[in-house]
Amino acid sequence: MDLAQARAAALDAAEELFYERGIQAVGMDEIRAASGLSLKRLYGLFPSKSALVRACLEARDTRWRARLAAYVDNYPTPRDRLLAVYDWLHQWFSEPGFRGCAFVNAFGELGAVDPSVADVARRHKEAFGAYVTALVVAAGRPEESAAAYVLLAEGAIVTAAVSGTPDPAHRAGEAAARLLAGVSG
Amino acid sequence: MDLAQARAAALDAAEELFYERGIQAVGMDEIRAASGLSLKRLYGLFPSKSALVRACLEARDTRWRARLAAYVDNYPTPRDRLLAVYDWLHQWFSEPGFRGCAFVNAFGELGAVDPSVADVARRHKEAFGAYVTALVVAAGRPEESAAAYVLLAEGAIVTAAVSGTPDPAHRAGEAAARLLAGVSG
DNA sequence: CGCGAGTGAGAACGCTCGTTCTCCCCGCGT
DNA sequence: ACGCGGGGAGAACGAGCGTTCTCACTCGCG
Repeated sequence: MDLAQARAAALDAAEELFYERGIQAVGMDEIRAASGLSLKRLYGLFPSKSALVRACLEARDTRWRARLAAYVDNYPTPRDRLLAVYDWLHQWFSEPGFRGCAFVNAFGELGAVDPSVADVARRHKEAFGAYVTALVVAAGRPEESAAAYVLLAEGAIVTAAVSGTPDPAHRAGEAAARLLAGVSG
Repeated sequence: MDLAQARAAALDAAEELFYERGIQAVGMDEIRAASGLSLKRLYGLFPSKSALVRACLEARDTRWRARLAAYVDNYPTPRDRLLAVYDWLHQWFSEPGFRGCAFVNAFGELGAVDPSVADVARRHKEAFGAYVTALVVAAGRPEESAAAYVLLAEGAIVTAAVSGTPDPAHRAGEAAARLLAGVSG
């Protein structure tokens, strides 16, 4: 098994376990078992668990945002593209094993103790915010109003995770539509 | 030192440490040192760390919601009372050591592994949601629109924590005001 | 004054974890 | 055929955890 394959196996196994059960709750030995790699190889690829965690989060960031963008790109009009974000969230929330935002979870668990984890989480949220802001501007709305759409999405993620239902995505989408239309409710 | 005093000391010390550094990152011995109690006394008050965690979260829930309600009660009109929520959030975010919602953090860290923690978090969010919903209804808005105000608040909490600035509270408050007014932006 | 119940300090225990080390085997070059 | 370097399996190590135990002490009561 070559280097890139091994790296991918390690990241896939670790990411899934970390997300499913929390980072501190899964040991390196379990990642070894799930990835099919030896402990020695694992430590050859990543010098420490902390480095592996960082790499997992970075991989997840690019994959997550690519999936969102791919979904949004199916919609032609700027308005629909912005609202499609909330549809995609609903799809995400409905996936089995959904357990909230991995970055928020990692931040809560390790942010105080490992600043590099807090950094990755902050960068992910900045990137998501910038993406939504671009959609808002493309829809002809002022950039200053973009925060509202971001906050609705973030609130939906947290609420869906804790409550265990995908419904907040629709509530957020409705609120976003009301804001876009400028109609009271 | 009597029982109630000891219980309060334990809860105060544990809550602060758990919030500041994460739950798994602080050991029982550190709680013993910070509370001034002996390990034996600590285990006499709470049968396990998990029970102490639960008790901390429950104490925090009532205190947190009481602080919010006390602030909101300074405002006379229903509209101002609803918007006061976001002012209070800004105050909270500005406190030194603010590190997001303790319940979300605990959910991310332990929710998958300790269902009782997930339950406490869910109940806290339900109670907060019910409170905001009551404010929305009192302001003469339809109950179905309440989710938007809750999601804005939840999004502000997460975003303020990860970004490290209290600003999202104002952005959420502005969006809430726009929704209330029904004016586009 | 004497005694026993309860307390505090902290050692002890059993376990788990991250990380490293040992040992063995396999495949390759000559 | 034969050594040898690298990789796999897993033992080993040191630290830290939650929890319990020991033991000396104190304080209230007869």
